[in-house]
Amino acid sequence: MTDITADPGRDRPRSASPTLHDVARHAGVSLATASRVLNGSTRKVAESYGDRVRSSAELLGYSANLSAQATAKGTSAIIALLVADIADPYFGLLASGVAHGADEAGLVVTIAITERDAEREIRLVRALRGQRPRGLILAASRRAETTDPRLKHELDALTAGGGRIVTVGPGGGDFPAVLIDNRGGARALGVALAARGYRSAIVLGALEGVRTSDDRIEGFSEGFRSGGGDISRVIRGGFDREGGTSAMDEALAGGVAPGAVVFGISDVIALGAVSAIRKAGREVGADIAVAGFDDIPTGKDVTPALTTVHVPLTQVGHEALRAVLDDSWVSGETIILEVLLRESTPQR
Amino acid sequence: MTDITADPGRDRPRSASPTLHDVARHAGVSLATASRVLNGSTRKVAESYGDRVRSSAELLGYSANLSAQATAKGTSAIIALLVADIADPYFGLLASGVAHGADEAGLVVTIAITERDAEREIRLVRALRGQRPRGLILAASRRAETTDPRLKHELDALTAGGGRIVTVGPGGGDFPAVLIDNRGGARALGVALAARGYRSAIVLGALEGVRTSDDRIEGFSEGFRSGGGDISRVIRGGFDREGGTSAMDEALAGGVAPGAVVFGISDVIALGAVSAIRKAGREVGADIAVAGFDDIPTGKDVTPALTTVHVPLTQVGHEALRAVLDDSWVSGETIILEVLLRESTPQR
DNA sequence: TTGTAGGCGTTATCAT
DNA sequence: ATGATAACGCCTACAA
Repeated sequence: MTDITADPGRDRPRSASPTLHDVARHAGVSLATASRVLNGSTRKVAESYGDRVRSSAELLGYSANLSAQATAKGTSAIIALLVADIADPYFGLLASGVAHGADEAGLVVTIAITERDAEREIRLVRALRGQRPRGLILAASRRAETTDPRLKHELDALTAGGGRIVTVGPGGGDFPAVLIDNRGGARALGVALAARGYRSAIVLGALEGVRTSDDRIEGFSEGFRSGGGDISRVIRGGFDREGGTSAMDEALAGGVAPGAVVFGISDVIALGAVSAIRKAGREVGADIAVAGFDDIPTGKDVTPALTTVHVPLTQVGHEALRAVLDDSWVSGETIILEVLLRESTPQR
Repeated sequence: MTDITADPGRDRPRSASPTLHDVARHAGVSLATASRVLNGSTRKVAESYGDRVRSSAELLGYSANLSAQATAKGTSAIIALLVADIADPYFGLLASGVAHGADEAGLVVTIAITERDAEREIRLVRALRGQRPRGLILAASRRAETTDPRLKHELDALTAGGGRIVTVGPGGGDFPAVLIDNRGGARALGVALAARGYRSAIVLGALEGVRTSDDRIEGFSEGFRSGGGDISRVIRGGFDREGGTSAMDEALAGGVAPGAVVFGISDVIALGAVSAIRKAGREVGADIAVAGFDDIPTGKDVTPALTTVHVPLTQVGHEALRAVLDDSWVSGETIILEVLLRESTPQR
């Protein structure tokens, strides 16, 4: 008969990660002391002990168990990020800014993708909530104030649990927001295009109710009209490239006069439109001008280069992170956008 | 004097999230029972109790505390993803696949960005390790077998802690990998370009030692030479757009004969090259042909459309996720790539 | 300054 | 099938 107590192994099952306990024992100090030097902060501990503990930790390859820390402290070092589609450059750039900021702050970011599906979004927030994140950055294109009560419920639960929520984009919701001046930027674009001599425009937008889209459409219309232009059509579709091509197909089917300008409310949509225009045998630029919004890198690579409105996405992400960490943060400066006139909208 | 025990509030500090305890009490069952119906699985519990518990949970807005679950179970529901740069479409697409798969599996994805900085990478793995993730997907461009021992140490610690590691890309490391046939794809591209009549090529790659880059360079060289072509120069630089432009500038300074083809080992690099070529007043296509690798969406939008090798990144990400979850997974089918000949490399 | 001990929200073992 | 109860790894009054 083997001695059941002796059999399983040495002291500890040396397969799992070393615990704080292991480190303390190895350093010959108490758990509390080890905790203080390794994780806790303000407390003071003698130099000699500190060094002992640190080297033991190093030697053992100790890494604090964040989950345990979180359950003990009641709060985690996690920032949750909710985006519509991480493969979309808009969100990629944004996520990049968030991730950088998080890294600087010693936080970890958890990411989830809504695919612009409301049900999915609710499910995801619920799941994210399980992490008791320190904060949640909501960057998925919000649909107006029509916020689903169930989503609202999950969101409230998250804040009730001590997490801060920050939205990025249009703002106007129930949470602090990093404001992007979509309306102003679009207005400036409208004015600039009118000044370039355009008089007729077709707008390609997302579904009605998507704030970002609505704001850009309205702003553009104001600006373009104030410059003497006329919006001949507003076609709504998906927020992706495919949405742009089909909307443009529809526009072309209805007839597009030479010299008109097409405003896609995002560069991705505009690029889809460019593709549709080409496929229809028309020329982008002098024949049918195209402008977008966001200033994703691709816009500079296409020919003719895409006129757009620059949105400092990485910076926005970074600011969103700071905002979510700062309890006193309510609203920063609205992010001002800059019009970038390029060859896709030549002077007429 | 206020009664200190009565003062702070009702039963519980009704500000934090309701706990399993709250739910159990509300439903009038034991903690264990509540746990079984809500989270645990196999165990059976009477229908009546089950319903009671579920509705209590619903009513209270209960959401399992993942951290607590993790400390109790010793394993988390987290998948960590390490990429070089989330704003790069390559990684964006990959992350998208991972995120989708994770969602299906009820897992949460934590993301970190190395920026191709070795020090940073070590730090990040250490941080990620704190989460005791169920798995880690390593997609940051690995630098050959020159793996830093400290990184190796962190990685080993992570597996020792029960996490599985899967790399995506070249493979050949110490961990299971989702293999991408960079070499074969590049070889096929070389052959195809030679068949299109090209005889002289300039290769724009990343720094020596970056496996993905090296494999693509070697594969391309083999293929192109086998078709009768000649590699006139190999210029190495950064893995981003800027790396492509400066490498191309260098190539142009040395002189590039009309009819040559430039192979950028990634689309992003190739796009940078295109930009440099244009700026130098040369024409892309008939004059200087350009080919890339990856097949990022932008490649279809530029003019002339970019010849490239399609890498099913989203699928790769999805497979990486499955691989990291499946302990018995060692290596799947190598991902086969497909050459996409477009207008940037016209027939000569 | 250091250690002791109780608690964080869950899970899982073991009786019942 | 259900319910106490001891972990899980860590933090933090409180005591020494």
